Amino acid sequence: MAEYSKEEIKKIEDKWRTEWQKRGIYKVSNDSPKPKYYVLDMFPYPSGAGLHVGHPLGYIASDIVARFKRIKGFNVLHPMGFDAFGLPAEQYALEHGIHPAVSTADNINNFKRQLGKIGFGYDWSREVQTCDPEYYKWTQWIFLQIFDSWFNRKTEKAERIADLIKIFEKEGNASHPIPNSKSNIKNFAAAEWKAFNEKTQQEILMQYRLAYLANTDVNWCEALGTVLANDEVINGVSYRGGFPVIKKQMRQWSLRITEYADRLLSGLDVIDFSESMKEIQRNWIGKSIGAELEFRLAGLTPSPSPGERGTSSESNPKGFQTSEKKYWHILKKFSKDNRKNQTEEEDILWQDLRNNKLGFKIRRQHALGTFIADFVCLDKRLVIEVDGEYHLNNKEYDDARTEFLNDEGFEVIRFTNEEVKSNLQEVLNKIKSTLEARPSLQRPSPSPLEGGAGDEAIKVFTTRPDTIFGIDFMVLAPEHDLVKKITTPAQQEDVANYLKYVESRSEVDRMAEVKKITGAFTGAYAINPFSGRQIPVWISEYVLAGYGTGAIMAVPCGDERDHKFAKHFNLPITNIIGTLYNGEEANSTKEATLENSDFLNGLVMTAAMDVAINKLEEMGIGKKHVNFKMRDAGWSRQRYWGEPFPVVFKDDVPYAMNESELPLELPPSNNFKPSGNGEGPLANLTDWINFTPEQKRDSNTMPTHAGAAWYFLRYMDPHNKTAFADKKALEYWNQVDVYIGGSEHAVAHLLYARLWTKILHDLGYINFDEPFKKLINQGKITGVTSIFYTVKGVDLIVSKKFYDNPELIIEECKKQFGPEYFNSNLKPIIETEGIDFYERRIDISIVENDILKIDKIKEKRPALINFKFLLEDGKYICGSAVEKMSKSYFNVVNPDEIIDKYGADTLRLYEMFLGPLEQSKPWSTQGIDGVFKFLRRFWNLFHSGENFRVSDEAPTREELKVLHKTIKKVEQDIENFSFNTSVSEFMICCNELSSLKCNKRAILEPLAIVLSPFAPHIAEELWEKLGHTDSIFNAGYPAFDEQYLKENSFEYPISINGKVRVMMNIALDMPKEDIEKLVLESESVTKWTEGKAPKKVIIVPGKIVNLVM
RNA sequence: GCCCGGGUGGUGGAAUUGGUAGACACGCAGGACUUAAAAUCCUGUGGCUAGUAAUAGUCGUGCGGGUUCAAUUCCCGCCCCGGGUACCA
Repeated sequence: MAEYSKEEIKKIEDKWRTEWQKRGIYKVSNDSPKPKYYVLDMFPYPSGAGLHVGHPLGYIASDIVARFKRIKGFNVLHPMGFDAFGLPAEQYALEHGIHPAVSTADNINNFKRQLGKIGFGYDWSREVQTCDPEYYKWTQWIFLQIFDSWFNRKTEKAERIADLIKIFEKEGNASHPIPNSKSNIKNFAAAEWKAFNEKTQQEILMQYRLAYLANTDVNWCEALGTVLANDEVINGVSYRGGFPVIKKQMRQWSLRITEYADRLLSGLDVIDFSESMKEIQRNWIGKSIGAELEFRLAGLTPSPSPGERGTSSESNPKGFQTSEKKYWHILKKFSKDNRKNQTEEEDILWQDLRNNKLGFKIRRQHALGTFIADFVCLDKRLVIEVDGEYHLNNKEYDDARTEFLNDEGFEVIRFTNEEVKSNLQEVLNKIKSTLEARPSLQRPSPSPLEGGAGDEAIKVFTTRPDTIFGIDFMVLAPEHDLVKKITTPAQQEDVANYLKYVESRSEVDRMAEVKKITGAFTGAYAINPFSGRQIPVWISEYVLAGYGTGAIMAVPCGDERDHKFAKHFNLPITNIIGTLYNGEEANSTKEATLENSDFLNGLVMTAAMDVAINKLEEMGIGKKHVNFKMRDAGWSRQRYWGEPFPVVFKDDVPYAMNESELPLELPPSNNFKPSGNGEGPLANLTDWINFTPEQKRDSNTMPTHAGAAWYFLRYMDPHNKTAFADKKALEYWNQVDVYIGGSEHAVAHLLYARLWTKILHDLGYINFDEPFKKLINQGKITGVTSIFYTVKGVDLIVSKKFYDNPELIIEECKKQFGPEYFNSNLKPIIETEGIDFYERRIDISIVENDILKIDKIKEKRPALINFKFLLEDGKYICGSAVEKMSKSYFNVVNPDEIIDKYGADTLRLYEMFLGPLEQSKPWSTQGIDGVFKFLRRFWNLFHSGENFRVSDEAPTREELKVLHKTIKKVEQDIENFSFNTSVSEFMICCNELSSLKCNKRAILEPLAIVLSPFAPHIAEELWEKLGHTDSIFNAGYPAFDEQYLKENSFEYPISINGKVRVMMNIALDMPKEDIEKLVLESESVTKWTEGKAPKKVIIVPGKIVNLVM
């Protein structure tokens, strides 16, 4: 009855699972005098496939840590929940018509059932599900906090938008310029800010918000009808499904994670993640330090001539039919003259426009292109014309000018002389309101409007300012703004053709031919600011628009790509590193001494960098610059099954919903098809989207990362109705002490969780700014696929040996099936085609230790019923391959099967025994018997035959030594996450106690406690049998006592010339001199030394003695 | 290509402030028990050479060098495997 048999195990494990639940022993209190410990698993996405044996690996480890810490006296938080929003459930709904809410709930139940059987000690009362409105209410709430924040670069932290508004009102944005350098909005003064209308103010604030809406290049996946995050795109195709992905501009929510790049990077230094994990994050953030500098363009670079834009006439006294630079000074003079000859009406108006009287800087008689405007506000791109007689007579000229100005983004408003004279106030009001309604613009390039051509400059980022004298050409990204402007007429065609080619290439093409060298010459030349040398400007795909400034200075002798480009297009190569450049390939060394480099000559590159940067700064054309590879995080998904954005659009401006209106629940729907035009499935619910005539909702939902970015905080106080978690709970539980999960979440999840934590910290909600103190990545468990081999053309299946050695088949076949079979079946094949095989995967459930159960395979695959099996040693041995666990490979092992056969305790121990936790390994049940046998032997220590029998006799010193050695080793191992070695230690201990025939309570009782984190069911059962009524998990960890391990003597290995020859037992407290004497006089040693005196004697107390002869 | 991690018996793996390489387990072989099988228990088990044997010798932690009384561990060069990243200037 009391044997550790299959039936008994099932009884014990079932009993304790229900009992633990009934007693509520896993319930965790937020109010405890004990020190806290927070052990967290990455919560699973509840997929329909259920768990395979790979999933619990990390959960078992965390469960061991949690239980161990508990019996060590900590108040341990060890929760579990589900990352329940996400694409697969939605795809499943599209394919099977089952609502995501339904399939998700089913899958969660199945997961919980499977997890329950393994005996995890989760406090299920703290369970969270990200798709639960009670949960995502707070996801939305945190999103709104992020929306309501900006990153203050002075204090390097997130602050409230209200504070930013206060700053704007006081001093404009001079000390806090727009974070995105590509933004068109210019700096503004306090008065300007106040004068902006609501919409303009909101547009400006949007440029600062940490969660913002903007037109961004997104990865658009047509097949999935959605936008994907960068990390969801692999090699130009979607990570799920492998569909093509293209770049597309869409109005999307993004998180301004780039503002946190530096803190995310430096934070890595204070957290305990594996080196490879940190490295992945560092690469993703991609910080590089260098310089940003400008290259002026040389010579004339025409912009479109107005002659092409409209008609003109010789009789027009104010019109110049060219924009060439040489005419600029004439235009300028002309406008000067005009100013002196203002009409009366213009003068009247000017008195009220000048000196920022309306709150805007207005210029009069200002040259724009080849035209002159009466009044212009350059920041707002507004032209104000007062039409006198002259205009009435020159309509053609005015039309041409208006067209040109509109093309350049100007709005033109006109007043008649009459209006200005009679109704000045109304004119002024109209001017003011028009100005306020227009966004402030930073002119994309100053030249064609103000300075004429020639003022164009190409801004580049480089990490190697020291190589500036080695520049032989410049390269712009094909998408670069300047490309059109600088291309010379002679090169128009080449450039246009190249741009066409670039456009025709899909992401996949590009990925496939990354190193292909292509490009076109623009005809323009830039000037090296140091040498004055003219350098040709090219465009090429290898320069990415999205990184740095989208333009590079090419130094072919030091950069491989530049070098290949130069060779391919036959461009000259300047050598600045002397013999280190061999003319064949670039040398990217930083150690060379510079040559051909003017004032940098003779400097070592690393030192020259600063010298060059200083010079750039001195000349005012460049400065030190830090660049990041990381982009802002796209936060919109065109999906149904996610958190709706808690905002309301009024006049196209998004406003945060009130906290009292949260959660904004996902509206019920059965239409999950994306609308296809970039809107999500929610756009199909027009009543919901346009819920009032003036108010609109967002049709997108948040990515699955949103719910996962903060769930570890919700566990601390999961039922809180008034806050995402109570402040006291957040303070008490604080950081996650140990976080266990897969390394595949290195960039997305972990970065977003770290980001949200930092923002919540900055805003004062939590007092830590890194969520996870320590991260452990459990290795992947791969599947071992079993393979059998069929001989092509015959109904014959051969064992692995014959697949490896086909020459053995003939003889063996004759032996096993007789010559008749051979002659009629195999022989014809051998004679015509020779022996060739099919390799086929076979369900691993009918294979045991590589031996195929032949009767079962015939049941499973009736097609094989007439096949003959050529065996080796009477067995069919399968081949095998290590692959990921997948249903289609027939290699999935479900933990339920293992538990059925051996019990949960064996499964737990075995998964730990498999090897180091962080190492990936193929699943194999070879060896599981050893673990099972250990548990039975452990059980047997407490039993005599079928009866529980434990003696109260006092333990011997030897027995105590075994116990304390185990207590110490297991404790150390758990702290080091080396669970495989603690299982070994248990085995050693059990073996030793078995041979000592020890069944003493004083030894076995503490031992049961030490084992309990690993094998909770058996430990609890034995604990009860020992007479305890309270759970073993409320018992304390046995105290380790050093004295039992103290030895008086040590069995010294005596090595002679490095080889161990003799063992000698010597007292540990013996002085070195005495040891030496003892060893040298020992007969067994003199046998080796032949009586000669050793050259040297090395004695390491407690370790070794080495004699050098 | 670059960055990170790793390479130890037939297998999973153990041992690193440099100090007996191969713990523990699987597998395999032999034995005990049994009518038999399963289960259980005991013994052996890195390779090679010699020996009936006990045993002795010798090689051995991816490869080649080096430092050291002593190297799986430290240093230099190379090979292979796994992961990350990919025209990031």
